[in-house]
Amino acid sequence: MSRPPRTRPTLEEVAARAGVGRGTASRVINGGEKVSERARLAVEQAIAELGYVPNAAARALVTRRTDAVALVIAESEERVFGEPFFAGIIRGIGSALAEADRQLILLLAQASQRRGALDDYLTRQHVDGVLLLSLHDDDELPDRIRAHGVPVVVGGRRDDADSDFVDVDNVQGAQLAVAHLAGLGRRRIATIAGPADMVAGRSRFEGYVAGLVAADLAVDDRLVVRGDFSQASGEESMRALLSRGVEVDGVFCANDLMAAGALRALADAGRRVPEDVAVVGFEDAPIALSTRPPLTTVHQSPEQMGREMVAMLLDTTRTPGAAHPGRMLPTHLVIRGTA
Amino acid sequence: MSRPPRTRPTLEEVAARAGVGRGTASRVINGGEKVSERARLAVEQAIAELGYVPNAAARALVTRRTDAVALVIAESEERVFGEPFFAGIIRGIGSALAEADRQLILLLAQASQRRGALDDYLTRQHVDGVLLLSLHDDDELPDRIRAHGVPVVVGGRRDDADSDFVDVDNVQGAQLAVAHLAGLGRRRIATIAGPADMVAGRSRFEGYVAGLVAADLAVDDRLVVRGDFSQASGEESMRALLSRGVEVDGVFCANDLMAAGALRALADAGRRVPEDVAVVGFEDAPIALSTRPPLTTVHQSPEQMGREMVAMLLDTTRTPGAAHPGRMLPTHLVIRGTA
DNA sequence: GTGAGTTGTGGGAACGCTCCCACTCGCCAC
DNA sequence: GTGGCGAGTGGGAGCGTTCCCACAACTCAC
Repeated sequence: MSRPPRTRPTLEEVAARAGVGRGTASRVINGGEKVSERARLAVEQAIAELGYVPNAAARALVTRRTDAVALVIAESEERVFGEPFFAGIIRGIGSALAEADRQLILLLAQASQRRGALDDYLTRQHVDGVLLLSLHDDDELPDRIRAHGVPVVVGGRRDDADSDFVDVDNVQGAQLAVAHLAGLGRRRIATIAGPADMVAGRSRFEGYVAGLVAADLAVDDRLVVRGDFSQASGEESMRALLSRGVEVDGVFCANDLMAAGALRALADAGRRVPEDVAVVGFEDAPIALSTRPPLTTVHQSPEQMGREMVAMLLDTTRTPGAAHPGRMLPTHLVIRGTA
Repeated sequence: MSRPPRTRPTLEEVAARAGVGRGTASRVINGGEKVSERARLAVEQAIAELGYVPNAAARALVTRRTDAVALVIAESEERVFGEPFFAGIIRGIGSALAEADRQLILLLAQASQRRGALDDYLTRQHVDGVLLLSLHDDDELPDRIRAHGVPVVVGGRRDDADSDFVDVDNVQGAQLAVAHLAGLGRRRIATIAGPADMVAGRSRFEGYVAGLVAADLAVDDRLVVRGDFSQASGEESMRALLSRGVEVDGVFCANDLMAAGALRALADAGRRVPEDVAVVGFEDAPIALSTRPPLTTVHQSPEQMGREMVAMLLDTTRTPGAAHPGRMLPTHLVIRGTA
C-alpha cells in the first residue's frame, strides 16, 4: 500500500533544464505547432539527457483518452491457442491498430479468474474502446461495458445485438457450399453442423437449409448431425451418418477441422472422395491444405474481420452517437480436391 | 484531439449524494478501516445509484501503481499460436496474477508494428512490471525497460543476463535424457539439436554433451545435426543422420516436434523404435502422446514457469533493490514407448 | 469535571500532465 | 508614429483520485 518514491523526471524538470516554460515543453512533445526551433532543440536535448518519458496516467487524466484498445477473448487458453482463426484475427486487429497509433491490449477472459476484475479493468477507462471476441452468445459483458459508456464492437454476431458487430456471412457461405455440391449433381447432401449455442453453428446450418431449398432438395433429418467443431467430433459424426443407411453423396461440414475428421471416417469406410462422397468445409484453415485430397472449402478471412472491427470501433470513438448496422463479410468458395 | 465531455460520475459526486466527505467515500471504496456502518451504506448506495466506477488514471497518478502487469511475447503470431508452450505459460501467469489481484495485459511484440510503440507503452507506467517471453537472445527490450526503472522478469534465460530470469533447466533435462539412453545400453547416441541462437537450443545441446561425458561416451560430430524445432526439420535431420553411414542406436531430440519428425523418418527407413533406435524428446508437449509409439520425453512445466515468473516479479516490485539470482526449474523424464 | 484515549470525519494538498488565456515581441501597413 | 496581427511563450487552472492532518464527538477512567 505504500507509495513508491518518485524517481522519474517530470515535464516541469525537463522545462526547467531547457530553460523554457512547462507549456512550451508540452508543445514540443506533442508535436505542437508554434514552437521556435531554438526552444524545440533545447527541450529535445533536455528530454534525452534526463531520459524523460511522459506519465500516461497524468495525460489520460486530463485528455480522457488512453490511445489503447482492449481485445477481449472469452475462450479458454486451449481454444485461443489452438485455433488459427484467432491468430489471424489478432494479426488483422494488431496491424489496423498500429496504423491508427493505438496500442493493442489483449485480455483473456479466462485468465482473470476473479469475477469482475475484467469488468473493472474495462470500465475504469484504461482503454478507449473494447473489441470482444466471443463465440458463445450467453455473454453479457458487452452490455455491461456499454452501460459505462465504453464503445464495444463484437466479433461474431449475437442474435439480440443488432448493431456494432462484425461477422463473416455464415449463411451466405454455407449456401455457397451447398449450391456447389448441388451443382455437381449431388442429391443427398448431408451436413455435420456446429454447436447450436454458437452463432457460427446456427447460421451455417441455416445456410445449409437455405441452400437445399434453393436447389429444390428436401431437408432430411437423417442427413443432419451435430458436432462440436473438433476433428474427433467430425470423424464420429461422419461415422454416425454412414451408419444410418441413407446413401450420402455430399457433405457440408460447418468447419474444416470436422471436415478433416469426416474425410478420415470416409476413408476408413472405403468411400472414395470426391467420387462417392463430395465434401466441403468452412473456414479455409491451414488444415484444408493438408487433408487428402486437399479440402474444398468456404474461405473466410479472419484478418479482414479484425481490420473491420477496428475500423468500426475507431469510428464509434470519433462519433459517439452513431450506432453501426453491423457488417457481414462475404465469403467465397475455394475449390480443391474434395468437391 | 478534442477532449470528450465528461459524463461519468466522480467520487466527489458520490460523496455529495451520500452526504459524506470525499475522504470517507474514498475509504469505503478502498476497503477502508474506520468508517461507520451508516456512512458505508450511504456511500455504497450512492455508488450503485450513480453507477460510479473509479477513474484508474487519477488513482494511478497519485498511487504510482496500476496493479497491472504486462506479458510481452516477442514472437510472431504464428509461433505464439502454434506452440502449446505459450498457452501453458500464459495459464500459469494468468492464474498467479489473478491470485495477487493483478490484471494481466498481453502484448504481442509483433502486433505493434510501429517501432518504439511498445517501449513507450511499457515505460509510461501503464504497468507495474513486465514479464518478457522471448526465445531469442538478441533482444535489448529488457534493458531498455529496466533503464526506466520498470521491473522486468525474463522467461527463458539470456546469456548475458544473470539475474531476474526463470527458465527450465535445459542442461539438466538433456543430461537426464542422454543418461536414460545410455542406461538402456545405447552407445551411438545422436542428437537433433535446436537453433544455436536460442538458449533452449544451446543449453540442451550442452546437456547432451555433458550426458555423453558422464556416460563415458565420446562426442562424435557425425552424430550431431541442427534443426529449427519444427517437425519438418526433425524429419529431415533424421534422414541426414541415417545417410551418414554411422549406425545410430539412440537419438536425443531437442524438442518433441522434431522427435515426431524423426520418428516418421525412422519408420520410413524401416528402423524399429525403440528396438533399433531409441528416441527421447524434450518438452512433453501434447504431440508426445500421439506419436507411434508414444514419445519418451523430458517433462517441463510451462505453467509452473509462468507462476515462478510472477512470483519473482511481484517480489521485485515489493523490494525494488533485490536482484534475483535467476531460477532454474527442474525437469524429469517421462518414460513412454520410444526409449 | 477533567484529561486521555479512540473512532470517525472533512477537506487541503499533491500527483504530472494538457488546455487555454493573457501576454510580449517583432513586423508591416498606413 | 500608431495600430493591428501573428508567432511564440509562460503559467494558472483543472483533471479525479489518495494521503494525511486536524479536528469533532464520544467513552472511560480517576
